[in-house]
Amino acid sequence: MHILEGLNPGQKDAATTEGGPVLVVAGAGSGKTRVLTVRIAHLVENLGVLPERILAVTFTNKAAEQMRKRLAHYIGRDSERVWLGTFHSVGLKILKREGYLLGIPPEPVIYDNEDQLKLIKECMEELNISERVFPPRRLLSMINHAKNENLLPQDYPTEGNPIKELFARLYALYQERLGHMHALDFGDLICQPIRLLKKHPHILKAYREGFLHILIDEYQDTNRAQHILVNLLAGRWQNIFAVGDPDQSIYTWRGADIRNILEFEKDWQGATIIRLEQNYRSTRCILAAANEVIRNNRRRYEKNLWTENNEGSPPLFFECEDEHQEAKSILHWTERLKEEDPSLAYRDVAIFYRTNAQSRVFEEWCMRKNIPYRIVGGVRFYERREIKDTMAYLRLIANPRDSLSLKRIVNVPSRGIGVVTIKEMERRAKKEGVPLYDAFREAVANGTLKRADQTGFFQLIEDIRKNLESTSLQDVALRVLEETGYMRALEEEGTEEAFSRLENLHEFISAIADSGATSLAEFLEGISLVSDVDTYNPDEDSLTLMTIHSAKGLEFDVVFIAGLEEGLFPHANSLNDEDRLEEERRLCYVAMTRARKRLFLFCASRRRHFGESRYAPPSRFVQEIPPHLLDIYGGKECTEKQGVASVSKEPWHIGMKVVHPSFGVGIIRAKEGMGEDAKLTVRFRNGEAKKLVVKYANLIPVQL
DNA sequence: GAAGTACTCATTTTT
DNA sequence: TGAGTACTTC
Repeated sequence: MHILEGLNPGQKDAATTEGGPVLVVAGAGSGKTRVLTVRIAHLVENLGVLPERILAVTFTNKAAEQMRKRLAHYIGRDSERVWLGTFHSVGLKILKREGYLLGIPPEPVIYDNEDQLKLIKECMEELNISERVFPPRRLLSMINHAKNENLLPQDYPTEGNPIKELFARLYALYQERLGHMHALDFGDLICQPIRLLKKHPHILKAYREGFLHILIDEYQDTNRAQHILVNLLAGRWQNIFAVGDPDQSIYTWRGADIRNILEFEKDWQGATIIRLEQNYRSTRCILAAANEVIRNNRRRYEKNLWTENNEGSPPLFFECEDEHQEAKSILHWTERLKEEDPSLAYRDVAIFYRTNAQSRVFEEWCMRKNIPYRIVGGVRFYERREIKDTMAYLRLIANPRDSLSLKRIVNVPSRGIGVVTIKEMERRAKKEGVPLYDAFREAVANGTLKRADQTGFFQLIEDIRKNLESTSLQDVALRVLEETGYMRALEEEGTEEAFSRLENLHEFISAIADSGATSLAEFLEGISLVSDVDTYNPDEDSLTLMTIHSAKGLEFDVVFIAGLEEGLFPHANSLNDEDRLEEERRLCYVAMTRARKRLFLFCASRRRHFGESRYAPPSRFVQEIPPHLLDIYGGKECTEKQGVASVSKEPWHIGMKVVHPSFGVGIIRAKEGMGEDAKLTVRFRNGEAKKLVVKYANLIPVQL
């Protein structure tokens, strides 16, 4: 039973409970990933369950990868046989095996949001829907929402509402066009397997019988469709094991349905509920502060996370003048902490923010101060224009029906095929009922297109396709980039930006080599399911900048949360909606509980928004932390050089360190009055708080 | 057909 | 603020 060694009783219980549905409500840092891994190992090793009869679903590819690694530690090569992945990758795997029953090709293209949006715009044009009246982005989110709810066009309830009817028509056209292009979007990776299983009972039976145990991580962030899929698959054996924390549900905007976890007992009669409430990650102070914040949520499973860890020091709160000072101050503190504790590395420190736009200032200051940093999220590598262009070439080569990709690059670099030509070809394609690519080839064949650069493009694509089997993936990409003149065009541009694009292309080509993929289709599929967090490498020694959403599941010794202002965090769009506000609070809770040793909270009184200055008071979340759990720092002097002048008139601030001749070192906790007459409440090292009048107390400020 | 300019508009979070 | 679009000009 060495597998179970070192687990606490609750964890052991969770890892070994047999027979029927189990819900583990696992607080932040309570070791849920460990429990999940150990449970699988226990099933295989101690109970003799065949690894391929276990399905384990995680939230990111990274988590899946990590789990597989840890699993290998316990059960060796058997770990490779476990069905382990994200919902999307599992869905795709099922579709690749059985999708032919729905007319889905064995190697579909996966469209991301940008592709989806383009397709939607095309459909809108065809249906004469004005982009003014219906913003395409809204329709995109409506389609995604529908799929999150497992509503395909044929099931979409229009309720006689003309707007909904119009949407349903658009949705149907969108879906039809996806089919023509042999493409699937993310939502399809869940919805189509459901459709498949419902339509073909013998397939459903095979999977249900097959999966003896189903384990799901981050259950609080599953959506309705995923919930339906799980219920279908777990229907036979009812061995569903879900792990989650309702307090960390931060994806309801993306369709995550918190009811999935809150109503688990209703869904699965006789479910065992296990709570893991001991936190192994954070200091007592940090945990207490986080608990204080989250307890302000009304809709919640009562739970109290505790720890045996050290008390640590309370979170520090800084109010800065603006976002630049915020960034400088955070970097300054990072350096200070590193000096204090030389074992602390950049990789142990993270800066979290609510919106990606906030990252720019941090990036700027990291560069100026020569601090190594990495930004997770934002404009992802695979979403850069040059990468997407190259991908479009590769996709077209793999799948000539992908008209969207064709249109993306047919004139990149420019080769005299503009909108007019494309429109004409589309007309012909539609008339003949063939893919756009075929219409183009026909035009080349019959001489409608005869300019050398125009025909050359199609000859090149054809030639590469013909030799695909005998060419390495890298060489395919290289040929495309060289022979289309794509790289040359960038070289000729000669700007800094073009240079960086070239660099990215080189990086992309080595990524192809490193991918280990054996076919173009395999490579493309791999890329379309990776997120940025997946490529996050914790060994690299640099400061991590990321949104709180990306930080889920990670932990750092030192965490800075920036931008804690009303209107930014909580975000303005949530201020008038209790449910959304609670989600913001959960987000804050997630952020705070990422910290192991030190937590810093920052806000800026003034912040440039879109070119305009905006003033906002500190976030309500900061105020929800009681004073004894928060060190408030009068922020203006938080960088040594800047700002000193602005505060020199008033030397005493809350949060400031002082020395008293008889009581020693203390921190100012409260202040009444100004200057010499100010009455300060100072908490000293021994824990005692004293009220002192500046004039008589002989206090000495401690320089930072 | 391409390039350049003026204009608008939105910006939460992403598998 | 800057990205993306619509319109104008060559």
